[in-house]
This record gives sequence, C-alpha cells and structure tokens, in this order.
Amino acid sequence: MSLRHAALGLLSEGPASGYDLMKMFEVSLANVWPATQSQLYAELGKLADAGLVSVAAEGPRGRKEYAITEEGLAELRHWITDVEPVRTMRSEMLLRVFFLAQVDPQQAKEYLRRQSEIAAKSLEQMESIKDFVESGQDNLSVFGRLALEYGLRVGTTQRQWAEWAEGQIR
Amino acid sequence: MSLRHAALGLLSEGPASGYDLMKMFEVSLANVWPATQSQLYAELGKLADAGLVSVAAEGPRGRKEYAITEEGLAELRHWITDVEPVRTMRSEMLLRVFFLAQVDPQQAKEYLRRQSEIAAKSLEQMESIKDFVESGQDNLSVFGRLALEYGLRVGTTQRQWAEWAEGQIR
DNA sequence: CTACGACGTTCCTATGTAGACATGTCGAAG
DNA sequence: CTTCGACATGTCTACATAGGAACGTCGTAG
Repeated sequence: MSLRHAALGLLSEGPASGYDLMKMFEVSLANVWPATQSQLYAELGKLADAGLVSVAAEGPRGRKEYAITEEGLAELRHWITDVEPVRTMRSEMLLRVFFLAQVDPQQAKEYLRRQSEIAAKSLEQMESIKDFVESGQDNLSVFGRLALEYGLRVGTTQRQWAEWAEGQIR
Repeated sequence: MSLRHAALGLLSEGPASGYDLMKMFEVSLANVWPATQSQLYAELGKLADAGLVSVAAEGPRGRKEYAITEEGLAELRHWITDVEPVRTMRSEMLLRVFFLAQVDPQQAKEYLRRQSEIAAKSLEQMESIKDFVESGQDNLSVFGRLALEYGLRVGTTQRQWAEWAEGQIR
C-alpha cells in the first residue's frame, strides 16, 4: 500500500507523467521501496480514480501529466505523521544464517565473508551516489541524503557484523 | 520463495508437524522472514509433492509429521551456499523520510524522534530475547544468536541515525 | 463426565509484487 | 525519407503475502 504514497510523495514535488516518475523513482525511492513500471502506472490510475491526483495535462504520445490534489496532499501528510510505519524486516541473508549448521564450518565462514564483501561493495556504491547527490538542494535530495546516510551506517554495521560473525564460527 | 527454505531449515533439525513448525517459527524465523500459518501449511504440502519432505508419521487429530528427505537436505545446502541472497530492502520508515519536507519541521523532528524510540523499544525486546535464548545449545539457538546480534547492532545504528537525523532538520 | 484450552489442518479472499509483453508516437540523425 | 532510440502507456499472468474463517480432536482439570 506504500507505493501509493511513494507516488503521491513524488508528485508533491511537482506534476509529472508516469514515465517521469519512473525515472525519478529509479534513482531514489527504488532503494527503499522497489516497484515496477506496471505497478506505478496502475497505481496512478487508481490514485486518479480516488481523486488524490488529477490529470493536469495531456501531451504527445498519450502522455498524461499528473498533479497531486489537495486531498492527495492531505493524505500524504496524514500518512507521514499519523500512520504507524509497518516494520516488516525480511532478510534472506539472515534466514540463511539460522541454518548455517547444515553446511560445514568452512562454508559457513565463506558465506559470512561473502556477506561482508557484499556490504562493502554496496557501501562503495552508496558513496558514489553520495558524491552525485551532494549538490542537489531540492527536497528529495535533501531528505534523500538522510536516507542515504542511513544506508551508509547500516551497511557499515552489517559489514562489521559479518566479520564478527565469521569469527564466531568454530 | 524463501518460506520454502525456512521450512526445510526447520525440518533439518528434526521431524515436526505444521503446528510444531509454526511455533518454532514464531519465536525465531518470524523475525527475519514473517509468514502466516496458512502459508506454512501450503508450503509443506508443496514440499511434500516435490519430494523434499515426506510425511514420516500421522498422529492424532490428523497430525502429519514431516521429515526432510535427502533431496530436501541437498536443496537446503545448495540454497545456502550457491544461491545469491536476493536483497530487496523495503522500508516504509525510510520512504517517509524522503517526503518529510511535506510536513513542518517540528513534525519531521517528531517523526524521527519517534523512530528512535521505536528502535530503542525494539532493542529492549531483543535484549530480553537474548537473555532467554542465551542457554540454548541447539543449532537454531546458536546461529539464531548471530542473527539476534545483527538485530541488536542494526537497531543501535538505527537509533543513533534517527537522533542524528533529527538534529539535521532545520 | 463435561467443558475447555491446546492441538491441528484446510480453505478462502483480497491485495501486493515481479516481470514480461504489446502497442504505439515523437524527434533527430543520417 | 527512413530508421532508430527515447518516450509513453497499458495489459496479462504467476506467484507471494496477509489475514481470517471453518472445522474438528485430544487431554485434562474440575
């Protein structure tokens, strides 16, 4: 149900088409809430039906520019401040950890080392994104940097944990 | 597709009924891979069809005791060592952060403070679980403690991040 | 001996997610 | 004037997830 609010949130920065939104999406929100193009278009349709967004203009190639409505903005604010975030942590990586006794210690260690490497790689990638968005002064960039910092910190924690855990084996 | 392996993993510790598994599940794996009872039962059926588990015994009340087969064990090991974990990070909490510009700074700060409190509370809860499982020497407990340590570390990071982020507003 | 809590499975519906596919238009480069 | 990449929307299927309802049985405390 959050894709709905992701779309509203992007539109709160200004009118855009589904195509535009998808591009914005890929470089920002997709990291915290993945979604496909088909989901996004479908959601925009429902949002329009519900009156939370309106079709502000139609352009070439059937382009529909959506704009958030007052109701949409109200819904977005309400969601941010009044609705408890559902926190369902889902991690295949951790799930495997529970079963590491089923492979031999050497393989278990390898698994954890691999996770540490993956975390390191993802940190690198986030660092480069950081350099890239450092300059943006729009709302999404400013607050996106907070989210990025979260990723950086959690990634570091994860890397350290994986190294520690590897040492725990045997 | 991971619930399948969660079930296999639990059965790798010994035969059990769906009901048994569900209880084990709730106190361990549910924290890293939530699932409902209906999902679990359905999965056990499919697993049996696929020959990865077998019905080892039938008990009172239609109880079916499932046991992992050689094929199942092989599949579990293969999954742990050879299959790249899919890492789809999904966080409503972070999604909201992107849109914090839409509420006033005071509310944004409150939101972040709230997240810090939630992290603190979840840390407390994990600490009490920690005391509880400290003694277990079975595989699930031993490796579960690694997963728990992950939760503890990430929770701490999250709390600190939220406090930092709150300070960044305005 | 009966009521009740724990045991135990199965079915159902709604919604979300993943990913591919179909369809077509516009603008610019050659 | 053709072709091609970017633009742009929409449909379809399969599977996963969420949550609840229905149904019945066993063991035991009173």
